[in-house]
Formats: sequence, structure tokens, C-alpha cells
Amino acid sequence: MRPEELPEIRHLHLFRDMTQANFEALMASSYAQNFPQGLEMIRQGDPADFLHVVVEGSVELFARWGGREGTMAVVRPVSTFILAACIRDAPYLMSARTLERARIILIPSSDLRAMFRRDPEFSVAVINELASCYRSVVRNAKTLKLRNSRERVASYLLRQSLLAGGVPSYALPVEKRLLASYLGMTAENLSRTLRTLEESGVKMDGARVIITDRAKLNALAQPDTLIDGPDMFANESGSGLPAAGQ
Amino acid sequence: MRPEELPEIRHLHLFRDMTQANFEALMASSYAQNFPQGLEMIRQGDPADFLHVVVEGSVELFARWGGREGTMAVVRPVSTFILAACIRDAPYLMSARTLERARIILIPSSDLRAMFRRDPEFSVAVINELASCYRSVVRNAKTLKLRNSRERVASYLLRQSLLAGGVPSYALPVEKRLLASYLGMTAENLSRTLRTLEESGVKMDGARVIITDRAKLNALAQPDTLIDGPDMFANESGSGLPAAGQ
DNA sequence: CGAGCGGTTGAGGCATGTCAAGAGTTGTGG
DNA sequence: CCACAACTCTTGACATGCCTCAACCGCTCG
Repeated sequence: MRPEELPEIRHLHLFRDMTQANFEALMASSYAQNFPQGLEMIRQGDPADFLHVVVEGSVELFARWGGREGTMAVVRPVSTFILAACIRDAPYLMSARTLERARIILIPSSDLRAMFRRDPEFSVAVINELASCYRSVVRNAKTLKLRNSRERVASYLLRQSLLAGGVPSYALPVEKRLLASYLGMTAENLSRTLRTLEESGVKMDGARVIITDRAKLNALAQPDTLIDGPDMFANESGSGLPAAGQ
Repeated sequence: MRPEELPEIRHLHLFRDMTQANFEALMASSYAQNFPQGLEMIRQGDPADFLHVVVEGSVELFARWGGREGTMAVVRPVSTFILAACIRDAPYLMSARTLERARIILIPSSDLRAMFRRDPEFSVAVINELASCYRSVVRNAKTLKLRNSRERVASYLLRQSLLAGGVPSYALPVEKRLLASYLGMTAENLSRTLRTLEESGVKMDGARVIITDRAKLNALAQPDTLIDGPDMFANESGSGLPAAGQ
């Protein structure tokens, strides 16, 4: 592991409050690994042997069933994923693959589980992290159940603009095909939907989003802190596809 | 609070491992309340002042957006709900209403938060509970994204049969209209889908489910432990609509 | 340059929602 | 005890959302 990576990890909410000695112990048994683009480094169903921390690149979490698959989240530096599976010592519910070349820290989940029995501050941090992840997935389920695809696209586009500070124009952080999968629709349907959204205050230019009438877009998306997140502005990732603890 | 209720609560995973003194302290500041049928006792967006424990009756967790609403879960005795909101000291993401006359224990969330800083065993229990709830919602999101409504109905019916011990016939634990909402479809669509499922090995007689060809139903539902849950057989609720910690 | 890939567009079809009506059931009040 | 209201469930007709298949464009990269 590189020396400059440790402070970054230490800085995560999850590890911020534990004692230095415990942090070092945890890191001592961990190691870093580089993955090429497009590599599936976690397969759903595998035992959760390691907590993963992305320090470089980006990772897609996705799920498969039968022949179909769907994107559940995109994880960007610096954040962890599949925490819940590690804690439960249970199989991963999602698969993970690199979207680009990525560098990942692997923390043995047995050490992790031992640690929150030893460091009370750490267990409080884990509690907060998990509660936060839980709420994030609930929001996700809400948007899937309560909004149709057009509304999901509109609120996604609006949210991204707000995350960037309310800018009228920005570039999509992910490919459209991935975005479609994340929003639970086909690439074709997303493409068409984006076209028709020109009447509703937002226009595309390639991967560039241009909000032409925020009021109209707002009226369609009906943003709601109980779905789109109040911590919208606190999201460090910038992918717009929330990180997840699994 | 009734004397016979305390052991039931104490028996929950969440409270099982804490010290007796701490448990008593927590219960001392809590109180029980009876609600009539159909009462909305939690509105999404309200501050999460109390962890709720259902000791009698049943409670529907649902979400609203715009004019629409959807059932997220049904909670049955004895289990808790909206744990995550209490921990984060954040607004409820879901509303709750009684499906029938219910008795609920209310535990002040500030006491709860103070407690897991004082009782390490309790914080480990909270961690496990949250991780478990998280995985349950992820499974839910997976089924929504990866299966169509017909497949969701089929796997629900099959899962219920397995929960009841693999019986060929059982009664639906909830009204069809509620089930439809939980499965993310309209009541009309569920009704029609149930009709067409007769070709696929399951038949309805009112609220009674009769599995006529388990192999056929299996082929359609393609049950998967990473969606339908490995702890299927450990679920104490029996509603089939998983309890949730929010 | 040609293959591969992401993105777009069109045509067509199936899945699902909407609206409306009616049967059966339950609960309530006269 | 009956009559009525309210509700669930079902069914039909219809509209539409969304997917599938196929073709094509433009870009990137070997």
C-alpha cells in the first residue's frame, strides 16, 4: 500500500474515529490491488472475505438474475463498498466490476468483524455508515416504485445539477448505457426519453446536460428530500450513483 | 407496559445481548400505546423520535410521492421498525399505518442512541440488525429491477409456500390489494396475473393459494437465495413482506 | 481502413396502467 | 334482522409505457 493512501482511508467516516493503533492494525492485514478496466472482481454469491475501498478509478455494483443484469450503484474514490456482507459474513448480493482501471484496498472481513468488538468508536461509525447506506437503498426503492422512467430521468438530471452547485450545464458522470441500467430502463428508452425531455426544460448535447428551464424540469421531477436525499450536497462521490455498503 | 411484554422484547436479536440493567433503563423511558385500525401513526418526513416495536397487530410501511403511494413492508409482532432513522436522528423515509388494531412500544430514539455508546454488546446487535435490514432492501431493489411483475408474483407465492414449510396450499397473509402495492403493480394487474398463473402451476381460490405444479412454478420464479433470501426459513414474521428497520 | 462500441432512430409488440362496471363480502345502523 | 354503504376483487375495453429487434451513424482504436 502506498504511504499517501493511508491518510485518505483514515479520513473516511468509517475509520475516522477509531484509535490510531487499531487503524494501523487493520491496515497491517490489508493490501492494495490494481485491477484493469472491465474486470469483474466480485461475483454475487461469493463469500464476503474482504471489505473493499476504492482509492482510484471507479467500480460498478450490479446484480444479475437469470439472463438479466442491472446496475445498482457506482462507487468512486474514496469510499468503501459491500460492508454489510462483510459484517454478516454472508455472500455478496451484488457483483462488482471496474469501469476503468482501479486501485482497491482489501481489508479482511474477519479482522473487520473482530475490530468493532474491540473499538467502540469504530462500532458507532459502522452503525452510522450502515444506517446511512440503508436509507440510501430505501430511497432507491422508492424512486423505482413511485416514479416512472421519465420522472426518474428528470430527477436524476436535476439532482446532478444541484450536486454540482446548481449549475445550468454539466457533463454526465457516466455513460448513458450505464445510466439507463441504473435507472431501470433500456438504453433505447433513455435515449428517446432524453429527446422528449426537451419540452420539459432540459436538453442534451452528447454527454452534456443543459438545463433550459429549471422551473419546468422541477415541475416534472418534483424533487423530494425523502427520495433524492437531503445529504445530496454532502455526497463526495460525484457520480450521482450513490455508493453502497451492500 | 404489560409485564408479559418485556420478555418478548428482550428476546429480540436487537435487545438480547445487552445487560439487564441497560435493558431495564431503556424500557423505563419507553411506553406502550394502542392504535386503532387504519391509523397513520408515522408520516414520512417527521422527525424520528421513537423506535417502534410492534407487539400486537400489524403495521404497513409505505411511501408516498406526489399522488402515488406504495407499500414497502409489513411489520408483524414481535419486531422493530424505523431503526435507521432513529440512529441517524433523521426524518422518517416511510409512513406507517396500522393494518389492524395494534399495540406498539415506543422507545425514545435519544435514549437508543445514548445506549449503543454505553453498551458494546448492544452496538454489535444494532450493527447486525442494520446490516441485515440493508441486505433485505437490496434484495427488494433487485427483484424490482430484474424481474417483471409476473415473475415477482410467482416468486412471492413460491416463497410463501416455502416459509410455511413447503406446503402445497396456504392462505395469503395480506389482502391482494396490499400485495399488489408491495409487488409494485396495480390490483387489477395482480388479479389478471394470478389468473394467467394457472398455466404455470399455481391456482387461487379466494385468498387461498394452491400450488398445482411446483416444478412449473419454480421454472417461472427461478428462486434465488441472493434475492429471495437465505434467511427465508428464519423469518419469524410470516407476512412474507419483510420487516424493515428503515 | 475496418471492427467494435456507444448512441440514436424507427417499427412493432407486449406488458402494464387507467377507467368503468359489476359481483361478492363485510360492517353498520336503523 | 335486514338494508344499505363501503370495500375488495374481478373483468373488460382501451390507452400507453416500455421493451425488442434491427438498422444506421459516428467515434475510437487496433
